[in-house]
Amino acid sequence: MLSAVSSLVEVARAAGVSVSTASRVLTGSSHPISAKTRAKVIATAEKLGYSPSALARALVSRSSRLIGVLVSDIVNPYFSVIARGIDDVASRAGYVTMLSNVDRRTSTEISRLRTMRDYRAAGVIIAGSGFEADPLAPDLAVAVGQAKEQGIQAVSLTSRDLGCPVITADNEGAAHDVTDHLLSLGHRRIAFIEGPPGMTTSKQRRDGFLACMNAANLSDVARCLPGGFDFEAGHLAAMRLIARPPLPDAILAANDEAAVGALNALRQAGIDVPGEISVAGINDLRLARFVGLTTVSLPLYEMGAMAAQHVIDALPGDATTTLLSHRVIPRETTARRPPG
Amino acid sequence: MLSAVSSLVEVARAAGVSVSTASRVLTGSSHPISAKTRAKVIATAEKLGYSPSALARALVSRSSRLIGVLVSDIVNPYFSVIARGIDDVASRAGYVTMLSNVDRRTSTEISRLRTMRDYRAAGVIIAGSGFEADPLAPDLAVAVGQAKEQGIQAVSLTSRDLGCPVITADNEGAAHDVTDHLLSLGHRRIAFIEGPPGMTTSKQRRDGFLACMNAANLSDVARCLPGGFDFEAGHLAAMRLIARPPLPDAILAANDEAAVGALNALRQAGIDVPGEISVAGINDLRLARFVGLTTVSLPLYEMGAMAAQHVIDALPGDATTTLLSHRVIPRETTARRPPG
DNA sequence: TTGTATGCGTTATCAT
DNA sequence: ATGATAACGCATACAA
Repeated sequence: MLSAVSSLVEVARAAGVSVSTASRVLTGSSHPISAKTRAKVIATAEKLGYSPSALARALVSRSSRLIGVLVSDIVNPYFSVIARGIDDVASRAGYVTMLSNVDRRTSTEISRLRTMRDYRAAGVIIAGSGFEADPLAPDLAVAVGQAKEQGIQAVSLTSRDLGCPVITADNEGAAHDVTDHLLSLGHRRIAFIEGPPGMTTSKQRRDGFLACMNAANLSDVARCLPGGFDFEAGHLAAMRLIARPPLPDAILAANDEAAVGALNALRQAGIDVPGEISVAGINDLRLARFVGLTTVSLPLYEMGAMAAQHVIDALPGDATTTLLSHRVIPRETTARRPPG
Repeated sequence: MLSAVSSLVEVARAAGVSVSTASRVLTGSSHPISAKTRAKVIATAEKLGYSPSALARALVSRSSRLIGVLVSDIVNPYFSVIARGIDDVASRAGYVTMLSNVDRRTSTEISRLRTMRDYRAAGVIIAGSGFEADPLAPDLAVAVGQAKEQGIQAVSLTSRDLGCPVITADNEGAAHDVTDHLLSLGHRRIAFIEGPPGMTTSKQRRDGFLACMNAANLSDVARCLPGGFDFEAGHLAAMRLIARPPLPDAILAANDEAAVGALNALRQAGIDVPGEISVAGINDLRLARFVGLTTVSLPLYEMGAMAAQHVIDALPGDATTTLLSHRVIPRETTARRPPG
């Protein structure tokens, strides 16, 4: 109340003790302190509205409680769920997350990673997927390396060659498993709406789809269509399918949003889902649950939570990969294929 | 490459200059420096992989480039759009956002606000709505006051009595205007699905609806139903309406997600929208655009962007209110009321 | 144009 | 049980 900004020195002076004593009680040190002085320090700190400088603390202790988070776009529910997982465990441990949107641009990732490094973040969690043949990938890897030398933890949430631990969903396995589910329903001619071109995650999901179709000797009726991760892409792809009959038995989209887009196109065209055709996605967003979309639940929240825990626990930074499990969630957009 | 973590001193020594010189070139100071030394310093900094400590910088300059952001839940698109607006202008100005989810709990808001203060954030943006008769509201206001004394900018994105600038959407006006749109379509008996009970934003939107109905002498056919801001709440409210015919002419939900929930319930019940009944929401989420929901576009992104700019420009912290404009977006879930 | 010295708010080491 | 004091990494006022 008295001074606008009070430092430890002021608290100490006002309490009539030394800075060290004040520091000790305010940090909850195990150092022995008389109950009386402790009380006095706490009281004056309270009265002065003392706020310990996390900056100074981090400077002297050479370690902040900041966790950097690099997402493509926080508006995308895929990333916001991850961010939520991170923040939940971070804030519970007294850490705070620095969030940055990089819009899938590796150059921006590098630049933001540097910023996180400047802030001496305890760790940086890189959530976005990489791209095939990305010319900047090595530069990012170098930046990650420098961060690690600086004692900054780095964790990637997709399989990227960054020289840091990877905690991720099994994209290929997930795509494989929904495909298998579709097959188990009797579907044979399945169309796959791909994710954004060049993106590693897109490739993994397509690979999973194709692998499953191949294993079932169905590669000749497996069909891949260019798509994307948004409503519009799914809608467009489905429109193309509708325009060239016959329709496949089922459509699998690379993610839920595209699947809902496709679903929408089909229903607008008067096509019964799942009566005439089945539709499935990947991710299990809240939206998927709501529209009753069959999908596969990815451990997005858990990936974030585990990555944050990894940073907080300062676990080894070896380039290991942790695959978190997924689960096919059958709902109302898929049904057994009608006989004939 | 040589040392894991290099400080300015090391760069200076390696470059054969004083710390101040090194500092001057690396900060891009206007202080005159010979081209030769400048080049040398830059080169060695680069070679050493020097990363300036933003912590130390903030400590000595008494001002960080951190912006704290308090949202209810980043997974909620309402907030993620705001966060995006903030981050876009923040990162463009070299600032970084610290994000925290408070789950609509005032106590958590207070605690997180303190944390932001400990980090000497340049400013804190409080995005979530308050509640009527919130016993902790005064405490929050006090915390905001302390932050301001400390030189920390505070901006609220909803009208709350926090003693700081408010940059917000005109919730009441928005609800009023969609309602008016519905009336202009010939609808009379309109049901309003409310937001979460007690929330200020809920009240404002309901007030806007009622004000418009009153002005049209239609208060006797205006009906408010308990609801919420999610799919399920909208779905449930619509189910209740369906269970007790006759249906109203139109349904306005307190936000898009609830509106889509209602839409879904109606269509599942075989009711034609907008043939038999019109449906509208508030927010204009991407989802709304996609399903063709009539709604009113709120300046969420702009609120975030403007708030961030406010912080960066260190504008006065008076308790003024800035209302950003909204716009009714007619789409396919509303239609002129059939005669008779 | 360059260098020296001080202080930012803490923690921690070493006395007392 | 308490108190000086030296870093932490940097910017800047003041000298040269």
